[in-house]
Amino acid sequence: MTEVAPLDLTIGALAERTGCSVPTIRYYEEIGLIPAARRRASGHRVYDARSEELLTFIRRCRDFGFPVEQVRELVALSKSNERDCFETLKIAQEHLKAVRAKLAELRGLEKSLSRFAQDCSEQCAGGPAAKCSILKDMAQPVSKPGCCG
Amino acid sequence: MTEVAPLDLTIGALAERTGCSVPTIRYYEEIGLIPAARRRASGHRVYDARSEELLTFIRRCRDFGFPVEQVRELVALSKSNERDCFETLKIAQEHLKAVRAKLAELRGLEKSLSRFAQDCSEQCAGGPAAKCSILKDMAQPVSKPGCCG
DNA sequence: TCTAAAACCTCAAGTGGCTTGAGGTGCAAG
DNA sequence: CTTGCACCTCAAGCCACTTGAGGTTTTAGA
Repeated sequence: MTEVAPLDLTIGALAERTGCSVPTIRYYEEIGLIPAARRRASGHRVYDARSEELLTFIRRCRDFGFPVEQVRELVALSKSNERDCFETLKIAQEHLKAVRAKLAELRGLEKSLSRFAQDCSEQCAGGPAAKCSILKDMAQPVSKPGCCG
Repeated sequence: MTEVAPLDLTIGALAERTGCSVPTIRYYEEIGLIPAARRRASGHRVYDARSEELLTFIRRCRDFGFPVEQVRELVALSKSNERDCFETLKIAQEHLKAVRAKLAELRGLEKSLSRFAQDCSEQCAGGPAAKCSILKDMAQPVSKPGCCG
């Protein structure tokens, strides 16, 4: 039902429309994330509306932080009539789990680092670097996320 | 005043004591983050208590997420009599800023992804993958951190 | 004393997801 | 016709290591 106009895009135009850089598009072709583009006689790549749709989808997935291999899976799922949505959900949940793990880690770091900066400002600001409280604070092992953060 | 026992450590023993892997220690030597180790006649590296102290410090800095170039600076500062603690603070604050930026980004992702998973479970669980709400949700551009998260 | 396993050595390549650079060709406007 | 931009390929660089190949040394046990 979607009317596909006979649109011809250069790689530069495609890049502009999708927010991917030109080398990134070539890279995606190289790793087989997008199909090899049709070429002009000169060798220049030509794209169409379909390419734009696919690449925009890929771009969004990457923006949401999905690693390329998961994007590959999501692209395959979006084209499949056979496979079901539990697979999509599984990929999303896997990624969500990774994001949450990273979040927990960063929250711990944020807490430690802001305390370090505080300590230094209050106790030793301007003194000799070798005696800075930050260096002493860091001599303690990093506390595991979840224990107190 | 700290008594330095004439301790001889192999690279393996040093790795165990500091939590760095053996190749990582060699890598740090290669990039000049730690000084080149003394060698036995056989070519095997030998370390002492000083090496352990330095490498432990480096390990901690890495655990706190400082990039290697900043660790290099922190090591230099910890050995300097001339430089002052504002420099240490500046490095810590720079890193803290980066951590907070990443945190903001991840919080946004967490919010979006958990909503996507929710939507799918409620609306389309088990249906054809190509019609999964997650794929539709992702067709929307990612919202910038800070706007609503 | 011998031997077999473990630990060490160097050098090279691989990881992820691109970016950057060199060196060359095609194309559209003035 | 020329200027300047966009395109092409191939290779290397980024970060912070990890992994692997292929070889030497050390160490523990029989």
